[in-house]
Amino acid sequence: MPASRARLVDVARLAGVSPATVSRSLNGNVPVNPQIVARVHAAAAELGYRRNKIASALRRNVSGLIGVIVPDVANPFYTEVVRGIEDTLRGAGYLLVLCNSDGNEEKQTEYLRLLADHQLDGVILAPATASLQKIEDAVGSGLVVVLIDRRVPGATVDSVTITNRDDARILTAGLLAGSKRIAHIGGPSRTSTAVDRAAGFMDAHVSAGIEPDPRLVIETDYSEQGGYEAMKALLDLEQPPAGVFVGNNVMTLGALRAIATMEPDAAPKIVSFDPLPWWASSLHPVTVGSHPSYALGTTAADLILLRLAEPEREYSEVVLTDG
Amino acid sequence: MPASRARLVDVARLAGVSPATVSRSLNGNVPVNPQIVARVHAAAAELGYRRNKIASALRRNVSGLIGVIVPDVANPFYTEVVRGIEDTLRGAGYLLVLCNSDGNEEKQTEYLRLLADHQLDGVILAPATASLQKIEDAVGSGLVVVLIDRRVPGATVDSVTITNRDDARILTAGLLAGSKRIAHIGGPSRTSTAVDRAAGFMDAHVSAGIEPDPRLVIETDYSEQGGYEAMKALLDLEQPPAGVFVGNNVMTLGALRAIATMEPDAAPKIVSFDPLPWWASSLHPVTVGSHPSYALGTTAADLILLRLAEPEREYSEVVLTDG
DNA sequence: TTGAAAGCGGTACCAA
DNA sequence: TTGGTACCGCTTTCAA
Repeated sequence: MPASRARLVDVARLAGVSPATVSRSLNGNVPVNPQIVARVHAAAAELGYRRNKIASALRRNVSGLIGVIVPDVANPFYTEVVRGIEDTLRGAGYLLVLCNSDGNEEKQTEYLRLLADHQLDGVILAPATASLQKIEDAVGSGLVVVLIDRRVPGATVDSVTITNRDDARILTAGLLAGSKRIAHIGGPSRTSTAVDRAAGFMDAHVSAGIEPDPRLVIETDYSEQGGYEAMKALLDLEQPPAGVFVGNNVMTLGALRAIATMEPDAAPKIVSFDPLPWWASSLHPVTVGSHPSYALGTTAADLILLRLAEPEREYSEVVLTDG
Repeated sequence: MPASRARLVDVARLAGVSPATVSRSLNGNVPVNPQIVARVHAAAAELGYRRNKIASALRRNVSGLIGVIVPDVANPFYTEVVRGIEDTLRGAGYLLVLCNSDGNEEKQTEYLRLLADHQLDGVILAPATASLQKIEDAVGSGLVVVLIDRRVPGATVDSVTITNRDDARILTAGLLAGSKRIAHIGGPSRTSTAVDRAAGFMDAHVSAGIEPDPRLVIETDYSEQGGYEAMKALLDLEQPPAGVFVGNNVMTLGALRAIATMEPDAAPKIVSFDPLPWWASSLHPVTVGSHPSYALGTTAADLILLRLAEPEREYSEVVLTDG
């Protein structure tokens, strides 16, 4: 095959048909004589023809590109989100354009403009701020927008978020199904996430008709050391818990360290809220029930693909519970 | 400003000049009467005009898009690389298209094709295999290729790698400065990285005039469990090492688990090759040899921008030492 | 079902 | 310096 440049007309010439027919044969959306289709495909193969998507994009006004703007892809939460998006988009033949905003609205705005200039089909945005105006500008510039992680009140766009309280409840309920003595290692109560997750922990107990043992509920900070010490304290109880719902990933690593030398069967089951990093712990498998970051990505990607396929559909606000 | 669609001709009409003049005024690469330039800019601003980069790309054959193919962006090493690339490209006005190959050559090939179809200007590739053919196909399809992390012998492209052997030597030398009993937990010898790092470990001993104790050199796989067991074995020696050079980040996490319950002062010092994730271990501080992943990204991005600006320049093989 | 031809929105050559 | 216009490569009417 020649180095690079076979165009549609070259295929047409070789196949002895018009460019229009080649286009139709290759796209397969319009009836074409099967024999001609075969001839066109043969010619295309012979020339190593590949469609120029830029030309196609200009004509059809569909670029096949979807942008993703997150604060920082180096934050493992967003890393997972991005990975989920990428996997889904790849399956649909779309390419992902990655942008880091650093939580900076200027950068975000700049990127939204640039993405629109490139005629991206859409953008999955973890908004830097709750500014409705920015979202509307983006939509006005022709981008299909799907919001993730945070919702922006009033925006008429699709969104995917996560339920802290409900997820915590479900995770806890999973542990309660195995034992009544379930503990919670939670983050600082000045954060809404910690409060919501602790509330979910309580909800599960109420639903199950179980009175939680206050000694099993430990508030600490969102640190590795905090998780470690909390777990140690739980293990030192005369009656240690059978399972522990740990409020975030960092604390989970500390909790894992605390049980590292225990027999896996003897150690409490651990359920972690946030996703653990890719390498995960092997000795004590952790149920990473929730905070479905990967699923957040795949769901957002699914939503944007749906809307591109059907622009007039109802806007949906998906709230993910567990992964 | 109108919702979205102002085109070049609209600006031309409003400014009372030809489309060609508008293009020239906006691009500023050809002399244009300053008064006209001002009028054009005013008209463009009034209409909220933004250049359609797809149309521009078709005509100029420059897309403003650069691809990045890594095995997995969720691996913190590549996460950092990608972040470095993105920061650099953004400064140059380029957009980054992110692709995960999962170390799978099929996926890599598929992506390379897709990127060429989209007329990307170039691709920064962490090759899944050392196949020269694949690289040449990519170059043949019009992509400017910059290799990272691994080199592919014989490929006439720019590349950025890291000094495995030298870095390992330096890291080990740091430990040897404190004690003569230094161990190495290395990866499988079928990988070039493991071989190079083990060689660097030896180099440091030779330089220091120290005969390494063979029992202190353990080959395992690049896994958490492997690192854990190797460290356990080292601790069980009648004379455990004072320091350990661990060959990658995953094994380091296993090694950390093995010493988790030890007093920090009693445990061997650990030096890790790859970067550890953001939350890192707190009890046993790890010296992380500065495997400059972020710099790897920025350097690769710089190289590709240089080549796009000057296609005929000499090919460079950059080898980064530390960050 | 197939072909001719008019764009999509800029860019750049050629002439003035 | 500026304008007219062909053209980048593909898609999609419109006619045949």
